[in-house]
Amino acid sequence: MLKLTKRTEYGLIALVHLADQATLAPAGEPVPVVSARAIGDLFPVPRRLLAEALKQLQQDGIVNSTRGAHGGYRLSRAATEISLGEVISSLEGEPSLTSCAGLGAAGSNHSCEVEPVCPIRSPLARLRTGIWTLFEGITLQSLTDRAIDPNALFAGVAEENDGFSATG
Amino acid sequence: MLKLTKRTEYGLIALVHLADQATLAPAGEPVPVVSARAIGDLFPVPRRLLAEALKQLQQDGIVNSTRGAHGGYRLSRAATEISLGEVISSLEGEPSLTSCAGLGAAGSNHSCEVEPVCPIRSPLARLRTGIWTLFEGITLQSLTDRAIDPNALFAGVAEENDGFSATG
DNA sequence: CCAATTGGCACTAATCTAGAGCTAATCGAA
DNA sequence: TTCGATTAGCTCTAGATTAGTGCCAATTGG
Repeated sequence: MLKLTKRTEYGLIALVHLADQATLAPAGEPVPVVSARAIGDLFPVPRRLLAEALKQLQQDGIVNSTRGAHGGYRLSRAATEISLGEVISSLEGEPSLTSCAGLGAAGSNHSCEVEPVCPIRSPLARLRTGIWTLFEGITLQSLTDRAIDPNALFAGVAEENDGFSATG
Repeated sequence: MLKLTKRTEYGLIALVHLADQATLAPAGEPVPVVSARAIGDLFPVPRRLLAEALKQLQQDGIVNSTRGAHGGYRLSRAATEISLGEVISSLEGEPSLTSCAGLGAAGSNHSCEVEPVCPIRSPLARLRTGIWTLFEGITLQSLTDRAIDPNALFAGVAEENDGFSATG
């Protein structure tokens, strides 16, 4: 199915909340730390899965974590510097769209039997890149804005993307 | 996972092949009929699943089927008149992206507990629409072209979409 | 009648998802 | 030091989804 996992939803909810909190903080100061428990109290989502999502986001450098009492999470960067693509890549892996194609379309070393004659690999690879570019062009900040201009979501889509530096 | 199902892959392979065959036919004549067996002989994909995908496409009016000996499938329309969105919608349902949101964002009658406070529903609903619009703007014909201009894939993305007429 | 084909139903096995349980490590405060 | 709150890591289970197969009916042409 072409659907995000719950983990990704929960992670996005947490990130949007963290972005909100960061906005409220005075500039110059480090953004406030919010615990998974606090987020779980605000939104009716299972705390454990919320914590798992946040842990994953921490491992991929999207949030910083502080352990111990009064610990929690905060965005590692400004919300304008975090792309939806980066978040989705962290929480559910790179969207491959088809089973055969990893993102490295050039040095494909996988075992797709169809490849030599597959009539859709190349077109779908580009489509995949297109969706990915769409995600890359959407910042966490733009998700935070409640009343969003739909066209703003597509900024960057028409531009070519030559790498996925946010992932590795 | 943000991935198409095998059924969709197989269906797309079949459709691209059917589009190729239709291109070879002289204009004015009905396009040739290709059996699932023939497609299964060309591409190393399970025939049964190929047939299932084609059956689904038939039920949604994307291909026409002929039963009996020398039966098979052919595109119901020109490849330029079949959108990728229509195909994906047929083969794996409307891409909902999040678990809560059906496409009818207005009269949402579902049971998402997060909804009253969900900070991502509205933005992701627009993102979903964006992806859908992306799919709608890609024709089967453009998938058939082997060397495709990446930017061509994004035609129609920046335009607003007020309906999903291709689906029903 | 016979062979080829689509159409429909049920079934199994593998994979993925959602969620919970448990424990260790870390930190602040009493 | 002791204790509570928190993140971090691991395993486990149940459910849903996906991939694939089997079987047979209906249709069509020879």
